[in-house]
Amino acid sequence: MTDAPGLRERKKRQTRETIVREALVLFQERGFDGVTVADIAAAANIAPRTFFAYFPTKEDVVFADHEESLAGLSERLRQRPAGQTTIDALRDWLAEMVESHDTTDQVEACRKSLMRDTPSLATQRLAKMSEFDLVLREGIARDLDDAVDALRPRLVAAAALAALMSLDEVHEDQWDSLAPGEPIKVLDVALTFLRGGLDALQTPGSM
Amino acid sequence: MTDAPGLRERKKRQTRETIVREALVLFQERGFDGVTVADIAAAANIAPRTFFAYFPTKEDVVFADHEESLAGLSERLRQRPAGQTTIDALRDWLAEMVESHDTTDQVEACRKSLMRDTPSLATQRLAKMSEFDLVLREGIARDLDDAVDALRPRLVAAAALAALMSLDEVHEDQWDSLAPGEPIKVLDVALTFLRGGLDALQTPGSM
DNA sequence: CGCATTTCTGCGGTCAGTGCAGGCTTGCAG
DNA sequence: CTGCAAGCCTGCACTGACCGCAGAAATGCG
Repeated sequence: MTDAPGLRERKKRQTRETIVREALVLFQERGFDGVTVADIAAAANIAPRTFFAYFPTKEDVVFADHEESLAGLSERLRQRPAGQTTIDALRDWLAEMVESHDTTDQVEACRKSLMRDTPSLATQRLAKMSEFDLVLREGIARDLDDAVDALRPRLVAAAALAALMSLDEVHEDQWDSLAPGEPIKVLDVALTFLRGGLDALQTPGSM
Repeated sequence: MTDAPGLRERKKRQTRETIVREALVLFQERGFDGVTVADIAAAANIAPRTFFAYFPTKEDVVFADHEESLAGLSERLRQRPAGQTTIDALRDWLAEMVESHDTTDQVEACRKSLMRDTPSLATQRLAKMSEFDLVLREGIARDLDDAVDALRPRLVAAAALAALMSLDEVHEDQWDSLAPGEPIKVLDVALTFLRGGLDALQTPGSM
């Protein structure tokens, strides 16, 4: 697929990673607002102006992996087996995410602590999440044979996303003590909720 | 209750309203990004510096009524009749909102059009909505006798909020052609969904 | 090696947002 | 109606994010 990365692209990717790494270190030391773009640039050995060739805003550094993550889910939804629901595909995807949750762990924890005391980051997170919402809604709408703007896809996607965010907000301390399959159970509870809700909608008469 | 507003407060409220009015006019003319705080200040006959005594950010002008609106819902939830659910209280509150939906109509339409082509405003909206989410979750958690962080309140609040936002995003054209009780029906569908979902959770064994 | 393409960098500029200090208005007490 | 205290408005100076542009530098390729 991505054969022969080429020197140029390799360097670019490396620079990007350096920016993220150095930035997160600085953020943890002095807080998000205590670090300027100039500081990050200095730490990553690039010109301040160059920073903006890699990230549109300072906030985006914190969510550097979001685009890739979203693309991954999107791909997964597009290429899902014939009989599989969007929600089921989401479940599989999440399971994989949880599996490979070792190296990201530090970054994840850092992200969380930053969001706790930096409102603009919490807001940014919501914006990123809403992109997941859209992707999910599109899939769900197809599943239910509804319009993307319709109420049912909105309800289902919102609840699914709430489960995702719930997982995201589990306190770090708790993470380690969770059983291997535990995180998925959260989604499964949400799944049950969704199915129950949809059933109720298809069976009118309960008020 | 609020007897004797006092000259000072009256003036302040008036200034605030002037800022909002003039700002929205300018935004519609030249777009959100085409208007500077200095422009707004000039139009409202205040010093640029003074603008920030009224609104923390330029974005907040667009959501000037949010705080009041949130406080209204919050109050409503706190003072709801003994047997009433949080969701039911939300329903009542929404019904009232829809009733008095005449003067706000223009502002609402303006807000929507601005959010359509200004990403930062759409993001800001999400942030504001998340405050509603929190208030709802708190109420729902009490209803269900769950923790605020628990999954069920999250699921229910998220779905309720999705219904709210769905209402919010109905195209303007459609608004006028809606039957009087129509908007509430959206919430009622969501309500049915919620109840179905909760029932499913309380009756384990499906899936 | 030499050329085309892409990337990096510095410069200058715009604008949001903030702390501070001084001037003006309002509320209130005498 | 007068003076004083509290709160509001304003200008100033400043920080820092972000952008357009044009030239320098690196890279890919023939």
